[in-house]
Amino acid sequence: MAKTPPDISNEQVREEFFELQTLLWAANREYHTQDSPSIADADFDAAKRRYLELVDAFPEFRKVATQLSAIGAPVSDTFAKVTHAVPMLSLANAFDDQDIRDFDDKVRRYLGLRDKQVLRYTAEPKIDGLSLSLRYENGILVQAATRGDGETGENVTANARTIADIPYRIEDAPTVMEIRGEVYMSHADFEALNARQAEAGNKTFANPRNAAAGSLRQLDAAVTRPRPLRFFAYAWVELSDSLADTQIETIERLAALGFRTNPLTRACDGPEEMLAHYADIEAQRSMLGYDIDGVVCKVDDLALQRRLGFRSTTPRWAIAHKFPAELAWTRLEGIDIQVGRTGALSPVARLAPVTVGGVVVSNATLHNEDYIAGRDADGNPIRGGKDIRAGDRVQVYRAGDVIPKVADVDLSQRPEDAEPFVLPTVCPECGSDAVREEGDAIRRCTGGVICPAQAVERLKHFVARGAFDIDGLGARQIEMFYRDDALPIREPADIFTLAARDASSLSKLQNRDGFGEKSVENLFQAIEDKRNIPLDRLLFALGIRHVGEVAGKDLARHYLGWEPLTKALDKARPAALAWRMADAAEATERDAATAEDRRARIKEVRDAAIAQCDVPEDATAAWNDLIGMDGIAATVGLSLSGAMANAEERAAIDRLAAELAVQNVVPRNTASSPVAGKTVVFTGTMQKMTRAEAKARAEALGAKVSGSVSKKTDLLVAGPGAGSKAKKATELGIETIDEDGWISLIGDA
DNA sequence: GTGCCTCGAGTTCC
DNA sequence: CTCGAGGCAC
Repeated sequence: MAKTPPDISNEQVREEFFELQTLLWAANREYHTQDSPSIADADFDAAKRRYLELVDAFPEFRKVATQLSAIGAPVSDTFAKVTHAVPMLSLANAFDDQDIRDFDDKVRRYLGLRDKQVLRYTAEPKIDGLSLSLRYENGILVQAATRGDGETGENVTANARTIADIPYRIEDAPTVMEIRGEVYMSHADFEALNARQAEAGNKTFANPRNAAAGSLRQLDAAVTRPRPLRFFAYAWVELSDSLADTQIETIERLAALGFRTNPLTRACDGPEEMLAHYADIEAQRSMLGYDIDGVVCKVDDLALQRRLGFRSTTPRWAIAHKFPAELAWTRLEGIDIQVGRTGALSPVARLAPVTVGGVVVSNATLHNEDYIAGRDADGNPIRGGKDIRAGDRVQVYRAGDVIPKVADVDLSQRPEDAEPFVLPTVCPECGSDAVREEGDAIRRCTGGVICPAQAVERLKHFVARGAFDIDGLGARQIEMFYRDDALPIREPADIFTLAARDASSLSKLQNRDGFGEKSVENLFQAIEDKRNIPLDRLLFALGIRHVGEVAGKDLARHYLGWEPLTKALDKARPAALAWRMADAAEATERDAATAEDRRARIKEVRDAAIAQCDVPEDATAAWNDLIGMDGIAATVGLSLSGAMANAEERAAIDRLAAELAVQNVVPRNTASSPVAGKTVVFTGTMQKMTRAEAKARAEALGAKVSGSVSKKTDLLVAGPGAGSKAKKATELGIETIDEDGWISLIGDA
């Protein structure tokens, strides 16, 4: 504490620090890539000790130093989690030329470009490998992470250091930067590796992609070292200084920094040039020597990319133009029924195993009964109107190279005794009625809480990634615990009482199949770690219909805590009930009313039904607050309210909540943003940016964007042509500004 | 009323 | 990844 503040500007100390760092990293690299390190262990330890001393004395160095802890660390039994500085998202897909033209249209519309302006894109082969994010600090590779779920990946730094195409040190790089690219294996290397594997009696890999994935995800980097992995860099994430202004310039700079980049990357003006380059790449596909599964098209200008931003799972500025899927014929041996967490009955095709696109497929989704019948929801024929029957010869493909689907049926080979498929009208798991609502494509089990299949699926959802994501408690363990009579998990709360019950149970978890002392300890710890849970994750985990990841986040941001949320929903309950009754009343009226007066009649009936319910004013206010949220309307509101009002469901939720410490939402960057926490409404025409863009910018700055003006509105941004909203805002005395006012308000924040 | 745009919920294989 | 459908803009 009484230490003299160190003089950070002391050049000698800086120099020594970075010298030591370089030395240590070099030694570490040798440790991972060569059999005989050039530096003695004792010297390494001394250098490391001195380095840590400096870090201790100079907090400035701490950020860089955190990365060093892994040096010389023993092989661990699991990869560490890494949170990406910028999420690694997947791409939207295009399957034909029109999709590419539509992509161009949407991009230009979002940017508000005029018809005649041609936008520049880049097009490059989409390598069929694994994406990897490389972090460099002061020109040194300090971290390599897999994509994972896009937000968090696995730390595979030691393995990445063994890949020859990945420079470990680069000159003239920005202070901090992340490089993204694809790890893959060439055809020739793949064949040779498999030959070696077979010779050594090891298992061979199904395809180069799996071989690359299997090689990179080795806990012992010594196993990865001899594997012939390669790397193409294709993107850069700005964390300190700028590297380039366009995508094509980025590629050039990456190449200059010492990365391998794909030689087939081209700048293309407009969609037709992208399509031409796609055809060009497709023609060369078989001669490339490595697998590609399409062409990635990106908006070239990085500033425009930033303006376009992201949807929930994909960037708006890029699309993957996929090659046509590989097809294969096989026999459909039968059709099984699965029951999902919402009770949906889903038919699944059991197939005679067949290789499609390098993978053996034995199941395929059949979606729903209309799909099997060969008609879509409107009764229009699909697959030429052919139905699918057990015993048929069917053609399968992997949609988007992932999900197996049935493309066609060979009627000439249909067995004479093949019967048309009929989806059961009772749940195969619990025997309850399975009902298909009008206008719905899916038949659902009505068993609710009594259906074991639904209960298990809900639990699986609860522990899934994006929800509670409990390590060591996956789908298989859930199945096991659900059936366990000594230590059952039948509802989410049971997960959090498991350790206590185990302590008092005669039949201990430990010593059972697959459970040793360590794994039990790890499981209990993983569960404890998740008692503290962000509100949005809890909401998503509950598995309430229509409340997914995004609605969970929106609700969390709106109500800020579990208690305010439940209180608001309880308060709104009478209004929700009234709404539901009004829906019912409306439905009976719909047939009776004639076309002309239907609208008026419906409103009349609704109002009457609501009036009859005698809803307290604060209930109406709470309900309107809920369904007035952006992205949440009556359907979601009723589903939420229904779950909280249902006695059994609510009791289970309360039991769960009692076990948890729910993290309240901390409103973000209130200080730095002029509109944080404010509710903004846009109306009229925007000139300088489109409304979608304005909304995205406002939300990024922490504002809530609403569609309608109310007492809660803080600010109205009115462009030319603003009508009733502007009038209402004036009446309510809400601050109103024009587009220029808006732009100067948010400035360059 | 209609047509986008997203989200939610379903699915497979490693 | 795909499909259906909810939400919202036009």
